[in-house]
Amino acid sequence: MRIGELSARTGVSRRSLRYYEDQGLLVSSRSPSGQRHYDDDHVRRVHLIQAFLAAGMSSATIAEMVPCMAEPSRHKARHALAIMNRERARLSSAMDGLAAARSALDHLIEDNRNYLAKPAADEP
Amino acid sequence: MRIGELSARTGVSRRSLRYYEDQGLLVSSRSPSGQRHYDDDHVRRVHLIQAFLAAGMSSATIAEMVPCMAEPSRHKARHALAIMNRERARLSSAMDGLAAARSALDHLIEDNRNYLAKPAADEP
DNA sequence: CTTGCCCCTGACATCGATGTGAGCGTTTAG
DNA sequence: CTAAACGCTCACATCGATGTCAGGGGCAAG
Repeated sequence: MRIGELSARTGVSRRSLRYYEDQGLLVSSRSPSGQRHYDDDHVRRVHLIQAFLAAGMSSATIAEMVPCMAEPSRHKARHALAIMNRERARLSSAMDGLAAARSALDHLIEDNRNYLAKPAADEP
Repeated sequence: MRIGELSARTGVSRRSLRYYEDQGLLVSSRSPSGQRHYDDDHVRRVHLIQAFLAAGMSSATIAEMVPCMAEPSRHKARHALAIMNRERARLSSAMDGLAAARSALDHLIEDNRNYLAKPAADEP
């Protein structure tokens, strides 16, 4: 498939798909005229990239983790593993942060409900 | 306390504290010469703002939720409640996203471990 | 009074993913 | 063959929270 179809199938703009390739996150085979061609594996890869980007990872970080480009080596694998563990910790603490924010929000919601439940007293 | 101490106590830069005030998230009393003065309540408020910002809310959204400025009214309270519920849903789905990303990451980590556990076979 | 440290405002810079548009080639349906 | 729809590259714009710098006051201790 060409870039338009990959875009439609993943919900990611063509612009972003080209950007991912630019950052080394996605490899495409090119037709003789230079057009990008993809297969189903790329769909999954794009979804993975999306999940990581949405989780707040930078494209550079993803590029370090997912060795999509060159052939793997033990040295790079160890490096990737280090990054992955660091990111995993980051994700966990981000989840804690979200949970804390949500709980604070729940308190605010409760306060607000109580305020609205009271009969109107001092309205301007 | 003045802005420097609030900054030290919360770990938030002076610049950001002034920005919060600019966006209507924080109110300060001013000394006759124009310097901002705060008390312990502001420390808690700043922590709340930090939690919400870290959770990906925009300062405009926070400003709509936390009526720190004018006196409350039932109308504004209903509006705030609507925003809060929307944001709560956003937080929940962000948490789901993080969990999904972390689980995908766990798969990658596992794959990587397996690769490293295998005896070296085809190293360049 | 002066020195040192804090504060004020205002303006410009940064980063990263994405949008947008121009100018130009390619593929495909009629 | 032609026109529509798609693709390519390059370049500039955007947004939001924050950093940083400049120029000018404020306040306490010597």
